[in-house]
Amino acid sequence: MARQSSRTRSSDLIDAIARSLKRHSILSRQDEAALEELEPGTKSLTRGTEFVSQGEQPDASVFVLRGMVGRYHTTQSGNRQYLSLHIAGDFPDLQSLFLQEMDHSLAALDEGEIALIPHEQLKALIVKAPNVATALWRQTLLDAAIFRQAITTNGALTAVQRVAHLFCEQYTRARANDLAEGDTCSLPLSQTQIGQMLGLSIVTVNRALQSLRKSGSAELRGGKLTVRDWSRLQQRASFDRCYLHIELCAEPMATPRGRARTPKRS
Amino acid sequence: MARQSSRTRSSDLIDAIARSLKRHSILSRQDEAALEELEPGTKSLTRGTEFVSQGEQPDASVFVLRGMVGRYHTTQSGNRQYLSLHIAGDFPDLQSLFLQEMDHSLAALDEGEIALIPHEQLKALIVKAPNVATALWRQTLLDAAIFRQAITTNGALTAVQRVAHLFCEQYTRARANDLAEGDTCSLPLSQTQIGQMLGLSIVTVNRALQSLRKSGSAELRGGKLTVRDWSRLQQRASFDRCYLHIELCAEPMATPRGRARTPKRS
DNA sequence: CGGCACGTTGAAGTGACTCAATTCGCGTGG
DNA sequence: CCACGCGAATTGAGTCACTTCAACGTGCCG
Repeated sequence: MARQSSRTRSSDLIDAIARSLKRHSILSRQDEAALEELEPGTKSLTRGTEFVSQGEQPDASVFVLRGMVGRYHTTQSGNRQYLSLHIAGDFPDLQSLFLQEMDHSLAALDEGEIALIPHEQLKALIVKAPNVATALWRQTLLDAAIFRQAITTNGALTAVQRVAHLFCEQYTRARANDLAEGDTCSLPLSQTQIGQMLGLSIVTVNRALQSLRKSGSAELRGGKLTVRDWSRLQQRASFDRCYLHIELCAEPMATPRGRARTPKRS
Repeated sequence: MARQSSRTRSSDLIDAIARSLKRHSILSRQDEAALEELEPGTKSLTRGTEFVSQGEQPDASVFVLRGMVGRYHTTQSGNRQYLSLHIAGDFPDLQSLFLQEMDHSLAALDEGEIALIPHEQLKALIVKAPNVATALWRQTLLDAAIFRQAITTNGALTAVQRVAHLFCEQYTRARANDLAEGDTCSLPLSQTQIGQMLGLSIVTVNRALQSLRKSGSAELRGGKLTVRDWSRLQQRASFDRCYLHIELCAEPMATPRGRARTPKRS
């Protein structure tokens, strides 16, 4: 948990955090000043590293700087069920700020880097900067909306639909976080992991991927997702991005309504 | 949205809200005083009434006083996917405080009554009483933990396990909210609705219920769930209540650690 | 008494699972 | 440079849990 002291490096990091919050919330100059006082540590992760475990009581929350992070339950039979994926700009673990014990684990799905923000600093920040507090709260609500969608996806869609839906969600989120390159974004999951995410066997995942590839909708190769035909993909998935609440969600106390950001599609 | 003016009635209502928050969070005398200033409206609901709809932008949040409330997505094909169930003492809709547009709907599953707390009052309260703010935030995090578990339940369990798990969760939550009577609690769902909750057909639900009934684990009759053999039920469900975080979760700024409440089992 | 919603049952169909073998991609060491 | 090993992807075949379809039973209310 090496604390990062380099002046420039640390302010880059805080910029990244501020930018992330400003995607959905409006921060005042005072809020941004309060953010400056954070002193997050950073940590590099290799693919597969579990850095928060079910049952633990972390004393810091995580912000993803680079790479992809997965949350998962470990079932009594030892199987893994992925719950959500997180990319650079996400806070995958704000819940540990207010719930003592982790009910799931977090691991890097890729080589990456995270920032660790001590809970005491976050709690101080929340008192000092109420707009940051609501922005972080909102962040946890956005996560919850994604969880709810996963319930529906896993409960009501066929195998191909589920895979297509996962692709739509990841690609849309990547674009919203400025991480997509044209029709491509990073998705470093094995077919086994996709299965553990969607409640499918590896064989079924494989056939679903082939179906999407052969129909020219999208393909996954070498950890990169390429969207070949967005509207077809979206259609096969019954994807409706409203649950992602990508538009600016809310204003601070008494401020003119924000312009809705509508990121262009491929 | 009739505002409730009767003095005594209104203070009962605020007591209920305070009691609910104090199940997991510690409130100071000032916090409780701030709560007193809420002026919630109340609303009676008949079975089936949808009172918040997907796409709306509510200006009040809901607190359940009596009865059961269900959240659900309506899929593009018109099907319903239930996401969570809420009982007296729950806040099923805090997310609308910070996310403009509803991505799901809420309906009464039973005859019941709700309180409606205007968002402006909640936002004022949050500024004035920081412990209430974190308590409400924590409440939304508890909801999210239940959503996550639903992903795993629907993704990794068989039909009988899913129904058993639903029973375990509802019974445990009912006990935690002082709503169980011995080995019985209210669960006013039709078999169709259970199917829409767990991603199963009505036929499969029916057979799963029979299996649980015949093995003497639990039975559902006339909207009442009766647990016949808790340890067997729990076992069939692979239920582990840790995700419900029923123990007191956290203290206000610098206060001795709370005693963990461990509700006895049947 | 009739209608209706809900629950129950049987039987046939199917999407996804398991099992098992083969292939591919790629790094490693001889 | 090639043989080898290993994890991941692919393919085929048989099985099973759950679905769909369809009929019938039951309790309640007008």
